[in-house]
Amino acid sequence: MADVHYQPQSLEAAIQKIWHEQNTFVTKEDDSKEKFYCLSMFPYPSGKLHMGHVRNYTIGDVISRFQRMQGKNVLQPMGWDAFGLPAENAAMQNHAAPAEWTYSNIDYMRTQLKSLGLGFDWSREIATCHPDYYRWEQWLFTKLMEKGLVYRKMSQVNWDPVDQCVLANEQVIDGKGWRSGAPVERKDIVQWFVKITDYAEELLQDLDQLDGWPEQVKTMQRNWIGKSSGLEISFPIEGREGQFIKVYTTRPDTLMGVSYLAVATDHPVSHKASIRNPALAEFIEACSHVSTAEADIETMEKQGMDTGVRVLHPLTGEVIPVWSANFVLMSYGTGAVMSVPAHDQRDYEFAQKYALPIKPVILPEGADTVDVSSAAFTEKGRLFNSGPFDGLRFEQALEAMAAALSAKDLGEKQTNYRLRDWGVSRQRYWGCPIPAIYCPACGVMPVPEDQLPVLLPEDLVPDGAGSPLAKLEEFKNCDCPQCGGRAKRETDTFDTFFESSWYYARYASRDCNTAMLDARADHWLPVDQYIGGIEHAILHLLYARFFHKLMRDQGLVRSDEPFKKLLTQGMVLASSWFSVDATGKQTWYSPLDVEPVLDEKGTILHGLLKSDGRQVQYGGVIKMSKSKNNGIDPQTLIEQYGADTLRLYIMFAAPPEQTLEWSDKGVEGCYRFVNRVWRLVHSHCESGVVAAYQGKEPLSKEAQALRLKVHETLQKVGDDMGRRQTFNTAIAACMELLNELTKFSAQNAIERALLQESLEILVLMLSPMTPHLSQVLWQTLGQSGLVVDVAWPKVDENALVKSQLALMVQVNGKLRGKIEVAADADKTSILSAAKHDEAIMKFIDGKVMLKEIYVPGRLVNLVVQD
RNA sequence: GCCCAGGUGGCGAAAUAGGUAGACGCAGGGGACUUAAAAUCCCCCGGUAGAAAUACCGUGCCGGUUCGACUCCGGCCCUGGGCACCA
Repeated sequence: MADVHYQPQSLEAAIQKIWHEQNTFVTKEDDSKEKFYCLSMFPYPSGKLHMGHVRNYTIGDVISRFQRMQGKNVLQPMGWDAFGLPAENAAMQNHAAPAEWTYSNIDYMRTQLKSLGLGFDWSREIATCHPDYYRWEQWLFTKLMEKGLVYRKMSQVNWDPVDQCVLANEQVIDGKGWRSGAPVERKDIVQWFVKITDYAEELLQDLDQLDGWPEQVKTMQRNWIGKSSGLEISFPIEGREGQFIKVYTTRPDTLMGVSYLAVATDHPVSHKASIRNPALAEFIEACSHVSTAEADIETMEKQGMDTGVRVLHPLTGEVIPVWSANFVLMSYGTGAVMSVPAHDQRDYEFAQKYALPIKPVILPEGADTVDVSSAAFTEKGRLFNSGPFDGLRFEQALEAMAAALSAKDLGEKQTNYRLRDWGVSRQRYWGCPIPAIYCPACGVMPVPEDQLPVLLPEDLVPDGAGSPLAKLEEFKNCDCPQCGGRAKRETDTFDTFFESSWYYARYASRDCNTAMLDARADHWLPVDQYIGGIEHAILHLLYARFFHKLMRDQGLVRSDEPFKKLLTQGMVLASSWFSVDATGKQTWYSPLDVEPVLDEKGTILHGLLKSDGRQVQYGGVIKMSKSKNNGIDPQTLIEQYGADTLRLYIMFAAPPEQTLEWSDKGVEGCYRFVNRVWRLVHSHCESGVVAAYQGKEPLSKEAQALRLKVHETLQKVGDDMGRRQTFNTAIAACMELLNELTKFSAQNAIERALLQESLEILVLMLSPMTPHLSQVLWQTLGQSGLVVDVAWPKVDENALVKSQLALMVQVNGKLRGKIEVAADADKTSILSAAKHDEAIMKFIDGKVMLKEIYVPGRLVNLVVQD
C-alpha cells in the first residue's frame, strides 16, 4: 500500500481549518433539539496555557462532543477572566499597562486553545475587562444599592506601611509584605459589602436540589454557610449602666460554667480599656501584625490579656472578667464569646495557660462526676452546678435559659450563620470600577444608569504604591447627579469574583447591548454540565449561586440555580527537583532536565542534571507551578505528538476528579496507541472499504466472540463517558478492543464486513478524545461528513447474548476454582456442578456443608465446617 | 486550628450494587524481525516458598460486622484542596 504515515501536525491543522470554515461549533438556539450547555471555568489570561487548563478544557470538550453525538444542541463557549492581580504585578515588572499585557496574553492563549482542537463557539467570546461586559455588573450593583442589598462598613485589610498599599493574603509572607518585607499591619477602612447573608437560608436549602453536584462540594458549602441555633446573650458591663457585651453561643446549656468573656483585640471594649492600660495597648498592637487570613489567626499561639473590664453574669450576677484575645475575630458574630473552659477545648487550654477558673456544669449521660483534669468535656449531657437548671438536658436547658434570659431582657434564641457578607471593595486598579459617587451635600449614591459604564482608564501603569485610580484626578472628580455640585467618584474596584459570578449567563446574550441578559439566557440556562477545579468548591461556586439568585430577583433569569451538574477536576502534578546553595537558597529544575536515580526497589534517591551531571534533590510530586519550575508546557507536546495524543493521555492517566501525575512515558504510550489505530484502519482499508456488518449473516465462533467484545465495549464506553464520566476506563476499554481487533484476521467477506463495523465503532468511540484522528480515519473508512455530527453507534443486543458463563467457586470465601456453565442453567445444577468439580472436591470432601451461596452470574461460595 | 477529599504492584491506575484484587497503560525482563539500530510484533511481570502443580501472605495502620470487605462501621497515621484580598 501507499505508505501513509500518521502526521498529526498537518492533519490536525487541516481538520481545524474545516471546523473553522464550516462554523462547526457556532451554536444557535434550536427548539427542535434538546439543548446541552457545557461550560468549563474560564481561565485567567496569565500568559500561556498550563496543563490544568488542558485538562479542564479537554474534559469539557469530550463531554460536549459526546453529547452532540447523542443528538443534542450543544453550547460550549469560552472567555477570559481578565481582571486581577497578576496583570498589575506584570505591569510593574514590565512598566507597561495591564490592559496591553492582558490583551496580548488573550490572543496567544486563544491560538493555543484552538490548536488543542477544542470545539468552542468563539462567536460568544467574553473578556471581563471589556466595558461591554463589566458595565452590566455595574448596572446590577446600582440596582442592589436601590434595593438595600449593599452597604458600607469598616473592615480590616492587610496594610503594607512601606509600600502604602493593601496586600492580598497571598502577598503576606510570614507576616511581612512580599515586596517591602515590612511587617504588615491591620488597618480599618470603609468598604462595600453585598448582603449574601440575606440569601444564606436559600443558598443552604437549594443545595438539596443540586442532585448533579458532588456530595463533597455540597457538604463544604453547607459547612461554610454554617447554620446554627443558639442564644444571643447580653452581659451587663459592671459600673456602666445600660451597656452590655453581647455574645452568641450554641451551648447555652453551659451558661452557668462561664468563667470569662473573650473579646476581639479590636473590639470597642478592648480599645476603650487600652487607653488607660499601656500593657494592653501594647498587646493589641502586637496582635495587629498578623495577617487577616483565618488560617493564620487559627494556627497562631492563643494569647490574651485581662482588660480589667468586668461584666455581670446575666442570671447569677456573678462578676466575670473580660479578656482581650487574639483568636476572637471581630468580623465573626458579635466579636465576643463566652468562655466555658470545662466544656470547650480551646477555652480549656486558654484557662490553663492563664490560670482562669474551670467550672464543670455538664455531666456525661449516666455519670455523676465529670473529669476535666486533662481536657474539656465537650459532649452534651445533663446539667449540674447550675442551680435551678440542674438535671436538664440540652434541649430543655436551651428553652429554660432562653426563658430566664428573656424575662430579664438579656437574651433570646437566635439562628446564626457562619457566612459573612461579601466584601467586594478592592483598593486596586485592574478591576471593574465600583459605580458610586460621594457628594458632600447629598451623600453616597449610585452612578445613574445613563452614565454607565464607569470606564476604567486602560493606559495607567501601577507602581506598587496604592491604586493609580485613586491618584487620578480626572477619574476621581465628577459632578453630583443630584445637586450638580462637585463630587468624588469611588476609586475602589470590585473583587474579581464579581465578574466570574455571572459570565456563564452572559455567554447566552453576549451581543445584547440593551440589557445585562435577554430571553436567550433562559433558553440555555441552567448550565447542564459545569467543569472546573476543586479549589473553587466554595468561594466561586457560592458567589455564582448567589449572583444567579440576585439576577433572578431582578427578573433576568427564571431558574433558581446556575449549574445543574458539576464536575470538579483534580490538579495536575509533576515531580520536582531542587538544589540548595551555601546560603540555603533553593533552585528548582524542570523535570525534563533531570534523570532520576533509583534504588533497586524503584525508590527515587536523587536526580542528575542532564546538562552537567550535577546531583539534585527530589522534591516529591507536587502541583505544577512556576515557582517550583515543574510545569510541563502543553505547546511542546502538541508540537511533538499532536493534540489528539495529549488529549487522550490527559483523559487516560486518571479519572477526572483525581489528581493527575504527569508522565512523559505515559504520553508516549498513548502516542503508540494512536499510531496502532491509524495503522490498523489503513491496513484494513488497503484492500478496499466494504459495507459494515449488520448482524444478519451467521459468524464463526471467533468472529462471534469478536463481535461480542465490540458491542460489550460500545456499551461500556457509552456508560463510562455518559453516566460515570470515567473517561480513563472508557479509553482502557478501547485499548482492549484494539488488542482484540489486531489479533483478528478476516478470512472472508463477512469477516471483513465485521472488521469494518468494528473499526467504524472504534473510531466513533474515540472521536470525543481524538477528534482529528477520528475525522480523518472516518473518511479513510469511506464515510463522509463530520464525525461530530454522526449519531453515537447503537449497541446490538443480539451481539451481547452469551451461551456459556464462567463462574468462580469459593470454599469458605476463598477462591478455589472456576466452572463453565450454560447461561440458562438453574441454581441446583450450578451448585451441583461446583460440588463435583475436581479442584473443589479436594476442599470439601468429608466435611459438613453449612451453607451454599450462589450469586447469579458471578460466583458460588460453599461454606463447610473446618 | 477548622471543613472536605485521598492512600491498592517499581509507577499511573482498574475492580460500577459487599462477590475472581491488580483490567488498561508505563517501566523492566526475555524472544522474533533486522547487517545493525530505531520502529514494530510475541511472551513474562504483587510478595514469600517451590522445578512445577500449588500453598500462604497482600489494597496506609489497629480493631469490628459478614459465608465473603479495596468496598460497610469505630479509632489512628500520612498526603492533598479550601479557609472569605491568588484565581
